Amino acid sequence: METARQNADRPLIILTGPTAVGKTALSIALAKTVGGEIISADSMQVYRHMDIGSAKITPEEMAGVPHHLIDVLEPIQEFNVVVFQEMARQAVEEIYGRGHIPILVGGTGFYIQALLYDIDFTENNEDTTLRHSLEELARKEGTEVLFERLRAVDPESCESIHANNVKRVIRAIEFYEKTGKKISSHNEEQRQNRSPYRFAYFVLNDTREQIYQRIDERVDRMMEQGLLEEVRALRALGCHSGMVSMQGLGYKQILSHLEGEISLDEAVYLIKRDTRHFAKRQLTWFRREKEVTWVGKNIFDYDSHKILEFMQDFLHEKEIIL
RNA sequence: AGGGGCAUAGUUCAAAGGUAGAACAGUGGUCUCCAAAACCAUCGAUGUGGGUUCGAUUCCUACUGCCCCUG
Repeated sequence: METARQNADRPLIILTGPTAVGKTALSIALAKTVGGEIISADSMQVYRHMDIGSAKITPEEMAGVPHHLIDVLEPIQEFNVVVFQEMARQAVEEIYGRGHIPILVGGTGFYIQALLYDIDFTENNEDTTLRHSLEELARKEGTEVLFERLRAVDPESCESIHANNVKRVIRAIEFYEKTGKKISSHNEEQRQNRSPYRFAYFVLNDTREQIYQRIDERVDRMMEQGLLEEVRALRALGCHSGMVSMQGLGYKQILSHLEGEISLDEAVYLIKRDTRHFAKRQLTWFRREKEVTWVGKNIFDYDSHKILEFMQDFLHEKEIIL
């Protein structure tokens, strides 16, 4: 179908899909067959001490395949798409240096996009004072006032951002204040980006019922494995709900329980529900991505050999691996 | 078996003799530095059969199902 745009000489394999679909297991088999190293595109597995709730791959499961961006930050540290992009780029270079192929594995579509299309986020935003004052403005005067402030400098953005979406409205205003340019036009430019990679973007998928069932089972397993204790230990280390790391599914709800706000049963129910919602949002994201290769487990009769074979054939056909 | 109560959306609850509301779930979408975040939109119901009435989902009645009490 396409091919013309994949003329870059840097091979990259992406393996993603909704949470709990089975990416991890497949990624190891894939890495072994193509001689690759794995870069995690996961906003929670970067954190140390957060193993159970983030469904982090264990050293044994890695089976000798090198992994990057796992266990590299403390839960107090901030992680965001820009940090991810920097770290991932560096890992990619290292992997090429060893003559290997980088395999990006994880469920955060936004992070994948940032690396794959080399999105430009630079505009060095060290201080967050403006951001905080805008948050306060929204709180005191209402979201409409904030929205009108955006309209004054970047009316185009008002067309695509909903007034209630305070985070984005603030980001758009901030962008204008710091760069003098409209974020709407900046985004428009970035959308034209061609990927510098010769890539395959696999999205592992399954029926909705299967995914939801696997989520429920996985959450129950996490509880058996001691998620409660894990979060209790993090709390003892000083972790609180204000941290980025503690917004992770499982952590947020258990923390709320430990604060005495909800019962344990409620917490478990909420983890399951919120994880389902998350999986749904992930799928919405991947549907929107253009150059994606869907891999339905149900289509391949849940046979991992068939799936792997399909992926290998695809990689050869597109000359991503030779 | 006898007495009583309840039947409204997938679930928990509203309301009304004349357009049956909500929350949660479900579904679709937005996304270019908080993304496991934030936000938007949307589908969907009066158990079954009679009767009263201009009109019943509401009132009456039979049936069915569930719950409670008695034995």
